[in-house]
Amino acid sequence: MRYSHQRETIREIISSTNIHPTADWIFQQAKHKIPNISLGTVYRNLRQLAADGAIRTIYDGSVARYDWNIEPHDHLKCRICGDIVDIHVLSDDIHNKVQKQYKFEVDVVDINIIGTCKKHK
Amino acid sequence: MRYSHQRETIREIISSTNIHPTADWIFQQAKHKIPNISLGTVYRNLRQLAADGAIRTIYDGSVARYDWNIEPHDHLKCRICGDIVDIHVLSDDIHNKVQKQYKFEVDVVDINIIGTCKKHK
DNA sequence: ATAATAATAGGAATTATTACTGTTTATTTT
DNA sequence: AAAATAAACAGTAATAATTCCTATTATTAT
Repeated sequence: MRYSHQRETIREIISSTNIHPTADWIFQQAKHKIPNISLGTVYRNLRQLAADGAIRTIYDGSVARYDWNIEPHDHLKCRICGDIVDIHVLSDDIHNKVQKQYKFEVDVVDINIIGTCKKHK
Repeated sequence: MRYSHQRETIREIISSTNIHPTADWIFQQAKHKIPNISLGTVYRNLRQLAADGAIRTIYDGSVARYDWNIEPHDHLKCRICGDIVDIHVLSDDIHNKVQKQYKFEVDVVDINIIGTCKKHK
């Protein structure tokens, strides 16, 4: 993969936040640094970075979000404020259990927990 | 919610399969029984049935799929054949753990496991 | 420095889904 | 049983997220 200024900028934007941004949010930020960057460029690079394992794609309903954290981890999503927080709930156990019990070769265990965070009491 | 022939047909189609169909698949099937049914009708009724708790909506990447099984359960998705199979991996433990550890009011624990099923060896 | 080609901007196309509108149909009221 | 009410409908237009296309630009190997 050849170097590109656009891709490095996109990578930096993702690395700088914990909000699990959408392609469009990344596009808006990128425009501050590269005013004539195009949305297609953002999508193409997100796809490449994800294929390369540099970032992780997560699906929030029908929108894709992007995460710089490529370590195995899970997500807590608040119904009210929409915030998505990284957590870790020992999915290794699930990984092993499923692998044996269902003879299923596990690649990813994707756990999303939806509810209300402590900010709303 | 007033009775409608279209909605009953849609409900029956979903109940008759384990493939976790998309709206479009349901639409194609429904046309066999009601030739001039419209796609909008399918989507509207799927939304209503889901809101009513009669079916469950699951997100497979960026497409919505529908499941007649409304008991809490998880999904195993095969990368190769695309099949989605219902399983149950004790998400109650996770529910309780997260509720205490993060003071997060849990509604749903959504577990999706992606890999290769035993058909492909 | 030049040639080869990966990446880009800008816009058109595609896909999944929702919204709109005039008509039909199930239910309620007379 | 007929008339009135409003939910649901078919057909179509609109929207949102994402991918594709093409002529141009930028990076890298020679």
